[in-house]
Amino acid sequence: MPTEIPKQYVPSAAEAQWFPFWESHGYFNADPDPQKPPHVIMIPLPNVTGALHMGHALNGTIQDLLTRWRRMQGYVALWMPGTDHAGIATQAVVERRMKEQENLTRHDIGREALVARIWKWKDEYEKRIIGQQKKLGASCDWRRVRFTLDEVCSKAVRRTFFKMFRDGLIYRGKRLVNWDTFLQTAVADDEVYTEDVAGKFWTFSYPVADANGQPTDRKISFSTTRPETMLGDTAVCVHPTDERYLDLIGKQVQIPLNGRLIPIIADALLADKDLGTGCVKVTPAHDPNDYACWTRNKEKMGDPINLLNPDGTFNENAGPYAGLDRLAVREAVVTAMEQAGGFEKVEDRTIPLKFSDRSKTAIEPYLSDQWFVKMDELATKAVDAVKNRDVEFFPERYANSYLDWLEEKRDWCISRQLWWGHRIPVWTFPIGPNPSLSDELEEKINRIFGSDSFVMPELQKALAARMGGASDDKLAFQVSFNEVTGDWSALMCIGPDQEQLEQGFKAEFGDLQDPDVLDTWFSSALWPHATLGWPDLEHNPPMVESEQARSASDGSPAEEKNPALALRAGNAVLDYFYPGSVLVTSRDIITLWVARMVLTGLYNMGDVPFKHVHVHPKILDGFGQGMSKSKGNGVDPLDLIEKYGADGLRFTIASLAGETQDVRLPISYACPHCDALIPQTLEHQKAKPKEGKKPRVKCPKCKKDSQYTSANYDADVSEPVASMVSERFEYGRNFCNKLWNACRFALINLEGYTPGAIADADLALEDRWILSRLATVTDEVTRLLDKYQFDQATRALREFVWNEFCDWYLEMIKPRLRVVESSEENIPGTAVPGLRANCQRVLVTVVDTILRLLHPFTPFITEDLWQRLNEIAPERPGVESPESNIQSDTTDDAPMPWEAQGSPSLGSLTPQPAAAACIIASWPTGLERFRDPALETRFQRLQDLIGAVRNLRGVYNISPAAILDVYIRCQPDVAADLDVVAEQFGTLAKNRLVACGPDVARPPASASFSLGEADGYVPLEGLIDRTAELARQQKEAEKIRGFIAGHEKKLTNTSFVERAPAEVVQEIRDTLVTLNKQLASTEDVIQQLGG
RNA sequence: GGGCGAUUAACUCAGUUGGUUAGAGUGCCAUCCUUACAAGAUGGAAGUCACAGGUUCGAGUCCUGUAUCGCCCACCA
Repeated sequence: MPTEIPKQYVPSAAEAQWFPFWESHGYFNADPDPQKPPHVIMIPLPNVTGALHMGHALNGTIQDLLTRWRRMQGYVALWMPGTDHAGIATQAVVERRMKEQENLTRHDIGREALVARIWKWKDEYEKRIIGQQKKLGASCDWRRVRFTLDEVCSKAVRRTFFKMFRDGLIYRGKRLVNWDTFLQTAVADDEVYTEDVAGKFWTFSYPVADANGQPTDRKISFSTTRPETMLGDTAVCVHPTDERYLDLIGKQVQIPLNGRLIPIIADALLADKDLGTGCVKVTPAHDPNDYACWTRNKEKMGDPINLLNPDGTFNENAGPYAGLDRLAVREAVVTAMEQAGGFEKVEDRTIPLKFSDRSKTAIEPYLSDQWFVKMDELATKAVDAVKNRDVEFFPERYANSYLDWLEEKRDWCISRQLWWGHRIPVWTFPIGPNPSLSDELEEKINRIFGSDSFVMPELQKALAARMGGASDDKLAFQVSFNEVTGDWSALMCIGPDQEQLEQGFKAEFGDLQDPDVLDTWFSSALWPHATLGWPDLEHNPPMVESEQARSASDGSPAEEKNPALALRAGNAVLDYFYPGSVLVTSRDIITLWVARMVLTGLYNMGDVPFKHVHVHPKILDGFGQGMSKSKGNGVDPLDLIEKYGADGLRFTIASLAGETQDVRLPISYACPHCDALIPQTLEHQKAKPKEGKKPRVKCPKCKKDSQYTSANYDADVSEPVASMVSERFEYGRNFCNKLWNACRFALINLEGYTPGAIADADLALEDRWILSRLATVTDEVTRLLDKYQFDQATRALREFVWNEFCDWYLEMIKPRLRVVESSEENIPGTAVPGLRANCQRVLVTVVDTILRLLHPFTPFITEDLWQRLNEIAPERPGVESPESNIQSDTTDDAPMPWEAQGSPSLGSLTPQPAAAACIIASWPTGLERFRDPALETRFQRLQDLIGAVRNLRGVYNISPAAILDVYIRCQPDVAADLDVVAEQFGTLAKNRLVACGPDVARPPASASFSLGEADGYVPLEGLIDRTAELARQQKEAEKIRGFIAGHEKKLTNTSFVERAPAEVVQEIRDTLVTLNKQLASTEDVIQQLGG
C-alpha cells in the first residue's frame, strides 16, 4: 500500500473523486432535526451575468469553511445556494451581445422574445457558476438551489409587494432618472459615466416684476450651462442670508422667453452665496438638485415643467420651440435672450457631462413616474436591530455604514425600466375625469369580479374619499389623479395567486400592467426567508432533484427518512432554519443588500434574517484596483484551481482573509508553452486589438509569445491562451504538498499498526509535547473561527503542521519507527522504552486530529488522506468526545464533555472506530487534558539548543554530512531532558551529544554558543580559524553588552521601576540575569581564545 | 465635502488590553538530491514601523496634524 501513494499531491484526482462521493452520500444535505441546532448561511447570490471571479472564491471559501466546521461540530449546517437574475446587468449583457452578433435591439424582437433569450443565458451561466462553486468544494445543499425569478422566490416577491402596497408603504412618485434619449430608456447610475467636455457658461438676467406682474428695471442675474432649460424654470433661488437679494425674496421675475412669472425663493441648500452671482435658476424637471429644491419648496412654486419628449426633442411645454432638438433650442434661447436684453456674458468652460455607457450619448435628467417604498418605519426597525445587537457586524466597524445609510431613511425607488425581472404587479385602471365610475366601467368591472363583487363598495368608498387604501387578500388599490391629463385612475395591486383576476383585467382593458420591473434588490432582500419557502407556511419548499441526490436518496423525500419531519405540519424548513446564523459578504453591498434583508426580514418574518454579518476583504489586483471582468484583471478561480488545486486556493484565500486590509493580488500570465509566470502590467489590461491583430505577451523564459485572457476581446480558440494566475497561491499548494508528504510518511510507517490503548507511561517526551501543542492549537483554531479570524487560524495550523509536527515531531520519532518488531523490547541507545506500536498509535492520533482540523480549510486532500488512513487504521485512539461537541453561544458556563468526565489521566487514549468520511468526522475536542505548558517550555529549550548547534554548522559552512560532537554545560534538569533525547540529536542536527551537565568544560579548538542557561561547545579542530572564532565571539559579546546596557538603563530609571507593573520589571530583571550569564560565558570563551 | 480604512523587509501581509532584541510567506545569498516532501532541508542577509508633533517610565500600537492610497456616500449653477 505505501508504494501507491504518489510523492506529490495530485489535486485533480482527489477533487474528481471526493466531491461526487460527498454529494452522493448526501453529506451536504441539511434537513430539520429537532435533536440538533441549525447553522444557516445564505449565499450572497451571484449574478447570472457571467462567470465567478476571485471575490466570489473568497466569499465562497469562507462560507464553505464555516459550514464544514459547524457540520463537524454537530450542527445541521445549511448553506443555501442560488443565483440572482440581476436585472440591469443581465439584460444589458444579453442586449449587447444581440446587438454585436445580430445587430438587433430589444425593440426589434419584443419583450417576450428578449426575456426568453435572457432565460437561456441564465441557464447557461447558472450552470457555469454552480460548476465553479462545486470545483471549489462548496458543500451547499444543492437540492435547495434557488433563483430569484423562480416560482418560490416570485411568490415571496408578489406577497411582499402586495403586503407593502396594502399597508400603504408603497407609493407612486416622481423621480429624475438618467434618460438615454437614443435608447429611450432610463439608465442606472452605474451605467453612466462622466466626461469633461468643452462647453459654455452663460450669464443671463430676468427682470423683477412689480405687484401687477409687470417687469421693472430691477434685474436678477444667474448663470447656467444649459440655457434651454430656462423654458422650464419655476423659480429663481437665492441664499436666505444673502444681503444682496434679501429684499427680493418673495417677489417675482418674468421669463422674457415666454412671459411666465416665477417666484424668487430662498433655499440655503441650493443657493451658494459664493458661487457665480449667488442666484440660481430652478428647473425641477431637468436637474436633480433643482428637483430636490422643489420638494422642499412645493408650495412656493408651481409643479415641475417637463420640456422633453422621450427622444430628446422639446415638447409642447416649450411653446414655439416644440419639436426642436435640445441643442437647437439652446441656440434659439440664447438669441432670444440677447434680443430681450437679458444676456450678460458668456465664457468657455469645461463641463462634466454624463453619458450613457450603452449608447455613448449624453444623458438628460428626465422626470418620470416611479414606485417607492416608504423607508421611515422599516428603516427605524432595521436600525434598532443592529443597535440592540440582534444583528452583529464582524468586524464591528462596518455597523457604521449600515446605520448611517439607514438613518437617512431615503425612500427606496423600486421600479426599473427594464424587461428582465419581476414585473410590478400593479394594473393602472383608467377612471376618467370624474372620481366615480361610469356605467361602462362598472360593467367591465362587474365582468371581472363577478356580480357579487367584493370590491365595488370599497372601491367606490375609496374613490369618494379620493384616496386609496382599501384592500383584502386579493386586491389592494390606491387612487391617483394626474394633474397633466386631468384624469383619475385606480392603481390596482393584484395579490399573489390571482391569475383569474389578472386574466379578467387583461380581457377587459388590455394589458394595463405596469411595464416596469422591480429593482433586483427587492427580490434579493427577501432571499433569507424566500428560499425557505415563505410565504407558504403549509409546506416545505420544493427541492431540485439532482442526479446525485436521486441516486443517493433512493428517491424518497427527506420527510420519509426523518420521521420527525413527517409528523410536523406546516413549513418545518422555514421554522427550523429561520433566522439564519451568519451572512458572509463584502462591504460594498452592506447598504444595498444587508440593510434591506434585515428590513424585509423584520417586516415579513418579525425577526432578523441572521445574527452575524461577517464582512470580508475585497480582492484587488497588484495595482490596487478592484477585480472585475471588465477591467481585465478578473482572475478565474478555475484557472487557479487547475494550477494550484482547489485546496491550495482555499488555504491561501483563507490566509488572506484578515480583518483590516483588502487583499492585493499581483497577477501573472502563465505561459502556455513553458508554464513560466509573466507579471501582468496595466498595458496588458488595457490592450485592444490593433488592425485586427490581437496583443500578445512574450515569455522571457522560452521566448515564445502567446495570446492572453483579456476583457476587451475573445481569444482565438485555435491556439493556447496564457491564463491569469497569481503565484501567491503557491503558499497553499506547497502547504498541501507538505501535509501530503507528512501523511505519506505516517502511512508508510503505520504498517503493522494495531489499535490499542496508550498508557500514560508509554508516552515519550515528544509524544506529550506534540499532544500538548495539538491541544493548544485546536483550542486556538476553534476560538479564531468563532471570531471569523481565518487568517490567524490558517497561520496557527500551518505553523503547527509544518514547523512542529513535521520539523520536530516526525523527525524525533524516526528512531522509534525504525525499530523492528523483534528487537522492540531492547533498543540500544534509545532514550525512551520506545515501542513502535505506541509510537504508531500516537502518530495516528495526531494525524487523525490534524486532518479534522484542516478539513474545513482543505477538504479534498484531508478527505483523501482520511480515507487512506481508514484503510490502515480503521480504529484509532480517539481524542474526540462521543457526545455532540456543540458549544452553545449562550451557555458559556455549561461544562464541556471532557470537563464532565473529571480529569482523566494522560493514558486514556482508547481506540474507537473512525468516521466513514472526514467531512462527517467530529470537530476535535477533549484534548484539553494534554495541555502542559511547563513541558512546552522545556521542549522549547531543547529546540533552542538544537538551533544553536545548527547555527554553528551554518556559520562555519560545515558539510551536512560531517557529524559533530557537542558538549553542553547546563543545569542537571536541562541535562536530564537532553539525555532523554540524546539519540534524536543525530536525527535533528547530525550531531553526537558527547556530554552534558554542570561540569562540562570547553574542549580546545571549539566553536561555542551561550543561551544563558546552557552553553554549548563543538570541537572543530582544523575546521575553524581561531581568529575568526574570536572575532565572532567578540561581536556576539558586543551585542549582548548592548542589550544589557539597555536593560540596566531601564532598571536605573526610578520612574520605570516605580510606575511599570511589577511583572514587567521582574521580566526585565530576569532577562538581565540571563544576558549576564550569556555575557560571562562568552567572555570566558574569548579569554580562552586569547582575546 | 462627509464617513471608514490603510501606509511595517525587495514583494504580499501579521503584529492581541502600550512592555524584553518588530515577525511570517515569497524573493535573494550560501550549503545540501540526508531512505515523507527540491512544491524540500539547514543557515544567512534584509526594516528610520509614511512624515511631524504630543501623551507616557515606556509608542509599530494611544492622541493631533500632514502626505499618499483605497472604498462607501453626498455633491460639483
